[in-house]
Amino acid sequence: MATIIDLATKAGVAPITVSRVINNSGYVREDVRKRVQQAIEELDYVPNALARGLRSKRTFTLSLVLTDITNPFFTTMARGVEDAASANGYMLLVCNTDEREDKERMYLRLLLQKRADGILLVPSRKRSGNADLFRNRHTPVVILDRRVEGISADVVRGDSVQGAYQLGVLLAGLGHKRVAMLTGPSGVSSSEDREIGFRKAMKEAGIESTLLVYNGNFVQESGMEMTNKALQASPSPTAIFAANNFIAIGALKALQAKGLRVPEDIAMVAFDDLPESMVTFPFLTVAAQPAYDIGVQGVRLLLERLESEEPTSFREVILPNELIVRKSSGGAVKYQ
Amino acid sequence: MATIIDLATKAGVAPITVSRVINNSGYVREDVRKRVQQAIEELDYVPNALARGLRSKRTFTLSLVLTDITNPFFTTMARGVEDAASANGYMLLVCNTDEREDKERMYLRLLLQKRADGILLVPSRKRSGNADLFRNRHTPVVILDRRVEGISADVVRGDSVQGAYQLGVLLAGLGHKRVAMLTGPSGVSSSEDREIGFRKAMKEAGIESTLLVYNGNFVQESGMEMTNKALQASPSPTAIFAANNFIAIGALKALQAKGLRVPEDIAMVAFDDLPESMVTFPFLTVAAQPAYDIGVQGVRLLLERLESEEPTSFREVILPNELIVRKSSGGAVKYQ
DNA sequence: AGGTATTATGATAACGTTATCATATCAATG
DNA sequence: CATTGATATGATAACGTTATCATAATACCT
Repeated sequence: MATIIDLATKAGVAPITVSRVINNSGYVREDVRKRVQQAIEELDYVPNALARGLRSKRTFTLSLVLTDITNPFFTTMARGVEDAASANGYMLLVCNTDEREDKERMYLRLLLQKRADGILLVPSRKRSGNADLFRNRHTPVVILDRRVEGISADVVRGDSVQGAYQLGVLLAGLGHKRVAMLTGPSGVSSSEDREIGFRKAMKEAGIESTLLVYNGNFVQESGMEMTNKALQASPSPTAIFAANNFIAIGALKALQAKGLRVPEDIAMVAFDDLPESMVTFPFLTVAAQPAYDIGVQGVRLLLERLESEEPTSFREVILPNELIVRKSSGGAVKYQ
Repeated sequence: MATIIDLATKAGVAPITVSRVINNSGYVREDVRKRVQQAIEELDYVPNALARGLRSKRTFTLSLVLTDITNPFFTTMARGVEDAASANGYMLLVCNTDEREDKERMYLRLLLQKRADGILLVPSRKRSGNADLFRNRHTPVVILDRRVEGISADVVRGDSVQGAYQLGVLLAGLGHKRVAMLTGPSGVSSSEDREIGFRKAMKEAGIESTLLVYNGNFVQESGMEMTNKALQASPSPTAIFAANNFIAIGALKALQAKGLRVPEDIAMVAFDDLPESMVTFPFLTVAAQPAYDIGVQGVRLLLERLESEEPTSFREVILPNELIVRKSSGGAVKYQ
């Protein structure tokens, strides 16, 4: 493969002059630039980003570490990250941790090796056991979607407390007295924040004492299990709050299996919307997070930190959710 | 940041010996290995993958160029790619082309610069205008999901002809005589193959003459538009074949807007299934592609090519689809 | 004309690692 | 004991680029 030296020979200049043409930096006379550019064409030259990165200490690569790209929320977020990165000339490395701290650690190590200019991380745990990896290193990190302890970084996330609170207020306003809350994993901030927000709404409505709480995970099976448990309670709940999209879908499946209709027999609200393009008949009342925008803002913060040499203080961007009321929350509860 | 030379100094050996310890290559005495490893720990050493790649000509990075990661089919495929890559010690660069050849070209150029060891490509067009990028270069390419002309590469894809054919046979067997086919973009092999397969089934059933064909794109809006046009035909079709998941969802929405029920008023079959975890009530009769496996097999072929030095002949892996019959295709047609 | 700033180009070294070749030690073999 | 093969370590150069410093040529000013 042709190198900058081949070009230099061909164009009759020094390698550094070729470098100037490629990078559009420094002074180059017009006719020299033409000659070099012609050499580039003729030799079908492709710059070696490894050598560039090694010398210049910039790789123009960002990396995204998330739990699972097949979760539509993260898919959309990832697309936002990729678009924003690409628009600024950066490429994107993507890694799935499956909420496992060991996988997260493995990936973060590799990313440090690759000298990615920055890392966008959806941390697997609130108390990260991997915070040490970033100490004494200058790779900036932006935390997405969740809070985390111990890592000095900018944060971009949706307002889980507020979103869950709104859903709780909605249910209370409809007259529900016995509500079941299906949570995600403890130790994950988004899950805990949703619990906090929803609980607050229940408390304000004076129905916290009858709140049924089930702890699970952000997956469908967990949603089914928690729902089946909730239905065994007596008296059984008249409404369900699911802490994310997968739990919600699991819950709906469990309800259907039992022959229960939503919202006629039991109402339902959930966190996370599904993309419009993926759903035939939008049905769930949800707190929709601005997934795409979380990704875009994350890249913005990261690049700003990369540009400015002086260490600016860390920022926390909390984006509001959108309450979308659809069929699943039903009308006012008539019987009690 | 500590380098291999710092480690060497600390451990009292030559840099190359440190390299041997890190790469677990060559001979190193046990006590020396220990000393080096201790130095690694103490200095919190992270190898520089740029320098490694520059010298060794291997980056342990693969790249995935697809049209849009927010399409669940590609999301699943991407996950398959990432898992397989990761299992073999490779990281993954991901790029979205939005079916645009110019974006595709821009990304492929960048990937060549980054010296990714291999590229997995979902080509935007059947006749690729970017084939020239790979000539005289040794970066191996695997084409996923589609056929493409001009690029010498392994191919992994689902059997679009067969899948569409099966769906056509199904509809014909149910007694439909007037069927509408909503296709994807012309010039994209998966779309064209589906048209071929479906047409074949129509022909064999002797109902090709009444087949209504609408050409569109793999997006929801296109599905809605084509459906609205199809409904204006007289007599109107009794069944619809949608060439992908987004078209299908658009079609369902258009039908719903017109107050038509599926399958009672009109039957429907489609290509691509939606992940079980994302759908509350699976309803569409589909030809489901093994998306995850397409990704895994793609990486397998790519790595095999990387391992073997001799140029082996290119392979085409065509994975079968699964016909999943659900409600939307309805029972036998009673009226005509 | 002399001095200063701007434009233009290059020489050299360095980024951090590993490929290649060379050499030294040691144990085993007949 | 000389020979061989395995074990162990290192010196040197190279991968392809750019940071840094130096120098030359030209334009601009008084």
